[in-house]
This record gives sequence, C-alpha cells and structure tokens, in this order.
Amino acid sequence: MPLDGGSILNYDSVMQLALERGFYFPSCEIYADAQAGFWEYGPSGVSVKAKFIELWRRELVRRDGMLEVDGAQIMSQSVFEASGHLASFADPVIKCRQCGSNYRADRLISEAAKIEIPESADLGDFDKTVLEKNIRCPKCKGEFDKARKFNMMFKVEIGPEAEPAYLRPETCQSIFVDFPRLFKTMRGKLPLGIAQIGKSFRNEISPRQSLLRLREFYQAEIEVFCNAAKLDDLDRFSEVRDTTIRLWINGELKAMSCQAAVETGVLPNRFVAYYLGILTEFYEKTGIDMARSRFRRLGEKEKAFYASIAFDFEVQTAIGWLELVACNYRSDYDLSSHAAKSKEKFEVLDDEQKVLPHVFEISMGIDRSIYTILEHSLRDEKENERIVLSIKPYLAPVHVGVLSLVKKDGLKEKTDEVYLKIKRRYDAFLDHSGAIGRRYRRLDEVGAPFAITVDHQTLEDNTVTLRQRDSMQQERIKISDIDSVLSASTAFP
RNA sequence: GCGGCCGUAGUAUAGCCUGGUAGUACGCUGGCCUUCCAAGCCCGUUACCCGGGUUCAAAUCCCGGCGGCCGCACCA
Repeated sequence: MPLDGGSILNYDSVMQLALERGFYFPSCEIYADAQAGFWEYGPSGVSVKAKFIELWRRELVRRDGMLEVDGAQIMSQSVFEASGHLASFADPVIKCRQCGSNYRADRLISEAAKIEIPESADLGDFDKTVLEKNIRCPKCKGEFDKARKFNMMFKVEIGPEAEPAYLRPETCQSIFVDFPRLFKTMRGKLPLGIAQIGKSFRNEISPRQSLLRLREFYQAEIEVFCNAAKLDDLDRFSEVRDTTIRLWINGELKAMSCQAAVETGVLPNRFVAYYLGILTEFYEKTGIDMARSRFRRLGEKEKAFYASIAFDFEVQTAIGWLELVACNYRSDYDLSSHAAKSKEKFEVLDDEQKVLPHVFEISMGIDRSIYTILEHSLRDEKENERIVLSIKPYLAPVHVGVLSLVKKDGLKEKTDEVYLKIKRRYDAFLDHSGAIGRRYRRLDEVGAPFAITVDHQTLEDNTVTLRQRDSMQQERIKISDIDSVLSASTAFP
C-alpha cells in the first residue's frame, strides 16, 4: 500500500535510519556482556520523544483535566503482594535435569497428561502431577527438577540488610497507591484521571526487535477513577460523539462513531467510548496512519489477570499488528486489594455517596509508538532520490535547517546571524558544508520540515529561501518573518 | 528459553569453504570548485562481537559466551 510519491519502508530501513541519524541504538554496545532489551535514545530520538509526550499531555492530560504524577521506580514488596504481581506476574517453569530444556509447567502437563492446572496454582501441585503421571522431557525423556516460578519483575535489594523490593513492572501502581492523598489534597472529583510517564521494567525471556520488546521501557499510563454506577453519565461525551473509532470485534472491523458504538452495544458505556474517542483523536495527531489501526477487543483468555473488559489499540506495521495501548477496565481490583493490604481508606464521596472507585486504564507504550510514527512516516522517493521522514512538523527532531548556499562572500556570517536569532525557539540545525542538495537530503532523512538557505540575494534584501520538506518547493521570505512563519507551522495542532 | 540462520568501519557489504598485506560502495572530516536539490576532483578518517583453543601464523578452523533476524512462547 504505497503512499503518494513513495513506498513504505520496512523494519530494517527504520532500524538503519535509527542507527545512522541518532534516533536510537543498543545500550552498552561497546561491551560484549551488553544484554538484549536495553536501548538508548540518541539526540533525534530524545527530541521526538519529548514532543510526543508534549502532545500526549495536551491531548489527554490537559484536555481531560487529569493530574500527572511522577512516581518512584523502585517500590516496596507490599505493593506487589497487593497488586498480585508477585504471585501472578510469573510463569511456572520446570527444567529437564538431563538436557536443560525449560518448559511452562502448566502447558507441558496439559499436553502430556491432559490435566489443566491453573498457572497460578501452588508449585507442589505441578510436581505432584509430574510425578504421578510420570511426565518426562519431550526432547530427551529426562526427568524434571521441581517446578519454580519465573517472575518477570526485577528484584532489588535495599540497604545493608538487603530488604527486598522491585523495579515496577508497570507505572500505574504508584497511581493506585497515591490515590487517597491525591484525591484529598488535589480536591478530586469523580471521574478523575491520574496520569504518569515513566519507565517500567520487565525481565522478558526473549526481548526482540529494538524498541518493540524491551526490558526497560517507557509507559504513559492513565488511570481514570470513576463511579461504577455512573458510566453513562458523562457530559463531555458530547465532545467525541461523532468521532469515528475503528473497532475489531470477533474478527470483524467496525468503524463507527462513538455515539453509534454505545447505542449498538459494541462498547459497554459512554465512559469507555469517550476515552477510546480521545485516544483516537490523539493518535490521529501523531501522524500514525489510522487506516491501519484498530481497537481489538480481547477475549477472556488474552486479558491481563486484573481486567474485566479489555481493548488493545493496535497498528499495522512492517512486522505485523503491533499493540500500542492496552485499555483495561480494572474495576475495583487495584483499590480494594491495596485497601485490604494497607488498611488505608480508598472510598471517596461522590454526590454525598461513599463509593470505592472503579478504574479504567489507558496504558500506552511510548517506545512502540515512537517506532510506529517513524515507520509510518518514512518514505523512499525514488524519483527524487531521497529517503524522507514525513513526520508531523511539531514532532520533528529538527524543526529547521539553516544553511549557507556557499561559505564565501560573507554568506557564512550572515547564516550564523540567522541561526542565532532562532535557535532558542526552535530545534534548528546549522550546516555550511558540502553541496546544498546533499544537505537538503540529510535534513529530509531526519525529518526536518523546513530548510532556510542564505544566498547572495540575502545580502541585498534580507530575504532567505524557505524550503518545504514534503514538496521540496521553495519560497522567499524576509528574515524578519522567519519567526512568525516557523511559529505557525511548527505549532502543536 | 528452545530451534534455524547470522555477526567485518557510521551504514551496506567482499574476503571465510581452501588460514598468510582486510577490499569496495555510500557516509563522514578538511580542501579546490560551485549562485539551490545526494555533481566533480584531491587529502584524510573509521572495522574483523568477546574470551579461550589449534597453528610458525586465525576475520577465516574448533569450543564457550554475548548479540541480531525468523519461528515457538510471552507482552506495553
């Protein structure tokens, strides 16, 4: 499905761009013991990520009047006892004594003996069944060691006594834990969104594909606390009434307005529809091709252990459908477990009524979103002999290149002056060296939407050429107009 | 974690089988030239994933580790 004037590039092209132009690259790469699943953002990547986050704040946090927090990455063991991660964010595995192969205990038993044991069962139950049914390694017929739990959380030791704690596997736990204080001190009123951007950590067995499956990754999470009795009572639903959302239900795509989705019962209530609606409007502004996106309703077996209704926002990429956002209706799972464990009160007043809020979660993968923006924006324009990153101007790592047509005759000095005038307000890149066409190509590749070129005419009348990345067309503007032109065309929508 | 394939400058690769001076392209630095789209010329720069073994000699052969891609499984 080629876009106008260019073909869509694959994963390898995005990877090559990322390495060559400073978007992202492997962490600790000069050392042989560098582990997979850890990546650095380079200068271009940092710039895009910062702008992506700013867009997220504008379109979700500020739009909906959410509160944003920034919690600790290391959290106490009690948090994860209450959240269920210590018990459930783990797979039971058994290892063959002879050949060393590891298996998921529940799956192996189900296949070998046709007995279903839930993965959260006691480890002894697995051992007992393996022994009773004499289950042996499928590869070498060897005997198994005792079952153990492989927990995907990174454990850390605090202080000289090595008290156990964990790197958070999702950012939202601090939001739940902080909820009582935030609601009280920030004069909260249901429904209330609390948002957080930050790093999460998961000890993935097999991290892969650069930013797509990481052990250390960025999440932008939103937990909306609500009164479960009022899920259709939401005034601001009218803002998204006519917004089209693309729903994938039971193997079928249904594109419909939020209003229609609620009326036909495809979505359970206005509350869920509203948040899927504003999430759609946010992603439209990232430049991701929404025609290649969908909200997929998850079946019972796919849902996370805490979710009662779940939609994944997925996009089609070169490597297949990719999950960018998990939207889970977590009911009162989190607040009631933290209430029980901590003895803290989590009920709040809503219209004179005491309620334990329910939670709807919008859990966004930032790294995956950045990758998708790059992949969906990158084009190979054969006719112009260029690779161009047609990223939205407000997300571009470089807003504008500032170039001298040639270095001599005082053009270099004049160019430096122009650069000095704008570099605080924009991400500007100054370049004097090499052929002008080559410099334009470099800027195209890094996604700079504009290039300003100082030529001989500039010395006479103080005008410069302004080149548009996508059309390659140029116009002459006054130096004194540069700021207003850039300001208008790189502004967030 | 398992199976298959693979690892050489910033990037893409040749060389590996058959051990003996590591080559090419693009890029990048500087210079000449140049009045707007990867022009040309000159100069320069940068690499054998890590460790061990065999050998007079290892990018090359052997072993281990780490990493990458694909599949299985798992997930934001």
